[in-house]
Amino acid sequence: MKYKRFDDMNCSLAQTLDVIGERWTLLILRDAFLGVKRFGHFQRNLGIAKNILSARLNRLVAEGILEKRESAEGAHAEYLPTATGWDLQPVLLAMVHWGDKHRPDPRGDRLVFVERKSGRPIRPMSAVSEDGRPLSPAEIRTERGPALDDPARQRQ
Amino acid sequence: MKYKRFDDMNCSLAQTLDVIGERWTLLILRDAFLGVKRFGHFQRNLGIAKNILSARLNRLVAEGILEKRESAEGAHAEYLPTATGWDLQPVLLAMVHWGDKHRPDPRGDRLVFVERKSGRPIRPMSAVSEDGRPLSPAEIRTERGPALDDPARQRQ
DNA sequence: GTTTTCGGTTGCAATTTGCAACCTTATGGT
DNA sequence: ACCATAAGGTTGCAAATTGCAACCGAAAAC
Repeated sequence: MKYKRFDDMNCSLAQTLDVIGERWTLLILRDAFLGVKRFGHFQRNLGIAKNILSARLNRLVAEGILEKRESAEGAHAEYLPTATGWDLQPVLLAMVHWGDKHRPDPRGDRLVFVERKSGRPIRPMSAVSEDGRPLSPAEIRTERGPALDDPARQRQ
Repeated sequence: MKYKRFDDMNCSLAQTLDVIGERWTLLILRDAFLGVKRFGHFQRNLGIAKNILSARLNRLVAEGILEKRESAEGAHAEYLPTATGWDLQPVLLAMVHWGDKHRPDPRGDRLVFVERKSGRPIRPMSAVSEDGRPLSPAEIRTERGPALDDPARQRQ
């Protein structure tokens, strides 16, 4: 009896959760986005056990989210986000924004994301219409896509 | 020895993960967004064990993400997303988009999100500049916010 | 009046997590 | 050369979580 896998659910959310839903994975990815590259730095930053960190890094490499390579000096390995990994940035931004809003620190935001060129803060994450207007949850409708039209798999 | 909590990390991502990072939680929330309200419907939709579902629903209610109330007929309880819960929609949308892109179904997207008014698909989730331009990960810089200026807590 | 459904709770086994100890390969100091 | 230390892990074991199945009380169906 293994833990139930999510990736056979024919649901994009379940696919994603299957890859990044394990404990610690997103915190590791956050540090990678902030420039942390080495095993020991992840470990001390996060206070994670080494065997767990090892397992998570290997999984992230296997899933194509981090790339493992020898450092310039050749002494140690480095873990760097791939393009696929960077595509998860919106997930992290959305979670950080929720945490800032609903579980705030009294002293203010903990991390601020700014546009590199202008130095000005980005907008809070939100759905955006085709022509660029922010959309509230109530303005969005969910439809079944082509991959769900198999009646044998209908939900509800 | 309990599992290590994330919420003492002074990090908004950790705060959010502490609330919605447990197994099954986001899948339950997805179903709630799609209109599932009742215990048994969540259970059959997801194939989740009833004790786990019970624990997750109670936690989501305690955290203010779902609201539990008696149904109109009074017979059974209903779980409905609160405003705080709906604020997590961008997290789910971002994860669904990543799954669609990187773990696709050969037949196409599984769920499509459209603007209710126009019926047209929304943009993929992405960071957006102050004046509404989509920003790639490379165009974003992360700065320490006011809540991190305590030197005793510096990272790296 | 008996059965079925709903919404759970309880008990137990399998799996995952966390901690500490250990290991191997550099590197540093003397 | 010799010993100590650090980096980057792996291994073993105890504790926590998850999953499954059985059970339970109340209400609805038959």
